[in-house]
Amino acid sequence: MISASLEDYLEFIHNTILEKKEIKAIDISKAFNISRPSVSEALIRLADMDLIIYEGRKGIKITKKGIEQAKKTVKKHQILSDFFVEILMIDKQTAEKNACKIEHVIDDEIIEKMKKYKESKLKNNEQS
Amino acid sequence: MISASLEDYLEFIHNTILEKKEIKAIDISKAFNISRPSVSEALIRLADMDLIIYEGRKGIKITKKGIEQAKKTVKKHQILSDFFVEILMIDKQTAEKNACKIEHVIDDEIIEKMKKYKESKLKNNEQS
DNA sequence: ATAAAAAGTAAGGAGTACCTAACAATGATA
DNA sequence: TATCATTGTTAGGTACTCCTTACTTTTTAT
Repeated sequence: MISASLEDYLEFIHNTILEKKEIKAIDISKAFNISRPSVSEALIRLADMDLIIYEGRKGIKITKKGIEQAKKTVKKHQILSDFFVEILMIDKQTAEKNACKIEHVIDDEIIEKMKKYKESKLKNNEQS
Repeated sequence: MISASLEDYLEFIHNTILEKKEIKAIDISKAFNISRPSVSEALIRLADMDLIIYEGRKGIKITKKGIEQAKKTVKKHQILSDFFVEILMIDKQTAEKNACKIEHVIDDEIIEKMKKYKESKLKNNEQS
């Protein structure tokens, strides 16, 4: 199993590549406020797990497997955050912060139920 | 901050004392499937944090501070599990398993909203 | 072109949470 | 009472995730 930290980094790598086409180790260092050596280490671990291809200064590429993994996390994050905001009326910031932590431990089953619950709730509101 | 593991052990200590009046290190070892030395170590850390009083074979006592802490966790656990079962229709076992993990990372604010949401939902069902 | 800044790596350290093997103390029992 | 099982501790080890300090490599700017 991938750890919460590594999952966070992978998620960030994925999102950043989508947004800006590329990412460097230093970006992760800045985003998470961790030292450059810690990033190096984390990237080596992600590469060991075949989630990224890391060739030092030559750049960071995300593998197919890494994209799958990252997408799963992003989806969980999104559904959690939306559920908190739209159903529980939590403020956006708190919702995001908590989604970031819960996404690493919650089962897919609950995520799916949250999604369906939200969808049916919104449908009901349209009708009224 | 207390770690998820220590919080689990403290929760178990609290629940067991309520149920059976006393608890021994070996009970924790069996309950969580961790070695006796690991339990020793964890109990020393909990004692360092003034959450328990640990005097080896003389027994484990939970402090006032420890009870507060444990109660908070138990409450979070209960509300999460109930919310999953009653609102999201998750099966009891999955609900419990996930509550065990999420209770360590979720903010009080969301727990309170979950509780209120569930209460108002149940009230509405009574009326209909 | 060279000096300085930026980015990355290597080496070594710390804390947490586990482990096993071996030992000590306590308790039960034959 | 002597022995054996149970419980707990000590010592030493692993893996993870972070750190700092001190390098090297690359890029940038003068």
